[in-house]
Amino acid sequence: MKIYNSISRRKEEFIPKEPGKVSLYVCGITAYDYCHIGHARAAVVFDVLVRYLRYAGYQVTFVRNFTDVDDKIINRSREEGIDSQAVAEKYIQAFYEDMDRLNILRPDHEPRATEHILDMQEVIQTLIDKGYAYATPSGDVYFRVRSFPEYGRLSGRNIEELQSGARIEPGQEKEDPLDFALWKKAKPDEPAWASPWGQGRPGWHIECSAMSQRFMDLPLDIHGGGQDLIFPHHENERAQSIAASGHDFVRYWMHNGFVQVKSEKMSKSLGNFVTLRDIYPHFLPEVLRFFLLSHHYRSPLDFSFEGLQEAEKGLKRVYQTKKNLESMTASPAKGKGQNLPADITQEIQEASSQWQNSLEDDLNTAAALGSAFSLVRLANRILEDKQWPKAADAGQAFHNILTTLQNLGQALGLFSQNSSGFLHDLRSFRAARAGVDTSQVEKLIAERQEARKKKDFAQADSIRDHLIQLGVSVQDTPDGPVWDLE
RNA sequence: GGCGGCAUAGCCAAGUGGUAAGGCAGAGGUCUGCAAAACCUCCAUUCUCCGGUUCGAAUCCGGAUGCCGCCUCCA
Repeated sequence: MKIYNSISRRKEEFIPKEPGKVSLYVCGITAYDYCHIGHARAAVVFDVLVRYLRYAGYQVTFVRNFTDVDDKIINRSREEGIDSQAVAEKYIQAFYEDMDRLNILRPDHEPRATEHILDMQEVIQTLIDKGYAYATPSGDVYFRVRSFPEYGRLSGRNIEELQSGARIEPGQEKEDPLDFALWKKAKPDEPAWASPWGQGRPGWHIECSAMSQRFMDLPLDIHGGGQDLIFPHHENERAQSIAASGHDFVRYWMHNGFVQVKSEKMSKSLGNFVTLRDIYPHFLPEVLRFFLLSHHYRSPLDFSFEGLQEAEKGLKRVYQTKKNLESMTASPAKGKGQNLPADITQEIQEASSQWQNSLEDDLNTAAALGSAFSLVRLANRILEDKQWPKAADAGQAFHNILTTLQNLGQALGLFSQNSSGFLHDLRSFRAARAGVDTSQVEKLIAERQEARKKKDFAQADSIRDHLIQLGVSVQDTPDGPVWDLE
């Protein structure tokens, strides 16, 4: 497998430290608000990475943290009038609800910062002992950036450039403006822990350094997160971990691109962020997942509801075909000795292996979805033909296509729901979005059936026109009328 | 200002040296009493522009233009 490594700025062959095993650490959320689509993208990208690595036979240890002590959480606790642990707990639970619906697998370990204060203090003490950090008289501890010669390598910056932008805030006792906090002395009414340097709380960067090495041996095979984390968070993590451990920290750095709205970054200050809870009432979570995976993970992704609607149509098509294939394989036709045309069989073969090549190439999920549609098209070509469904090897072809869709879907976390159930849910969502009253539709359809029984086609057609005006189309099938949104 | 990324059909999007995947929309068709749905077929001689390297470039190099990100908390 090839992975784009942020630190070398190119695709590299992925070779884990230990054959067959992968250690993966991804920066999780700071639990102070509901998740937006950007969080969803990061979660989905690394979820697919884990799923695919496991599919490919690796034994993956996946750790993702929760930051549950932080300025933003403290501010939120004042706003909401509850203590900061309660704030964190509330948004961690919300995170689970939102991410479970997106079919995100739970990591193997999900440490919370407050559970590892002692681990952090241990790393900080080591850094002090080795001369990479210092405590100030008032009880802060800072990392001495200039003591770490490689500082800036991950983010492609040099110390002199950074120097020009850095400032010492009033009241800080840094030796150098570049130095960053490992431990912050307690302020009144803030959560605080006892430490060798007095009451205080950890800085943000140290928690990932402490928790990653608590659960996995250094160097980690893969460390992931959003692109904005490269500087300063990952740069600082790297400096801390290498300085403290004496080992390399991470072999492959992976960073996902941003979700944007109208080509601008989604952010609180621009007021253009969209939470998962804004989307879920209108679109099925799997539609969002499909939308996110239809773009390469490193590219910026422009979010729009129009884009979601397109994704919905594509996903519907896959499920529709899957459903048809399932009913076909449930009661297979007897083969009549004749085989499918060789080119069809060959195309199925090709598409069946192609998706894996795509994911092997730096997790190209968009290309993998292309393979899924190739299979869909092939399946439909056979299904719609007069003779082919009866071919001797048709059953085998259907089976191959379904199995591939299943495997590909397993790696992407898609297409795994019951087809009929999905299509039914989808129709309900689309009806709600169009403001269509489902019970009224059912009633009109019943009336129309009544009219048709009486051969009153004029009346039946008039009801159908009415339904069309509501945005509903009716199909008359051998099993009775079936409706859907226009 | 410093560093980095991106520019592919009406829209979305893959493609890192060998002659443009896929999706949506659109057009034709199959099916159908008529419809609808579903399905099939078609749909970029060309990849922002200008140079260069090469037998060959969307892909590599140089330049221009435009958009975006990071440099402060951020997935």
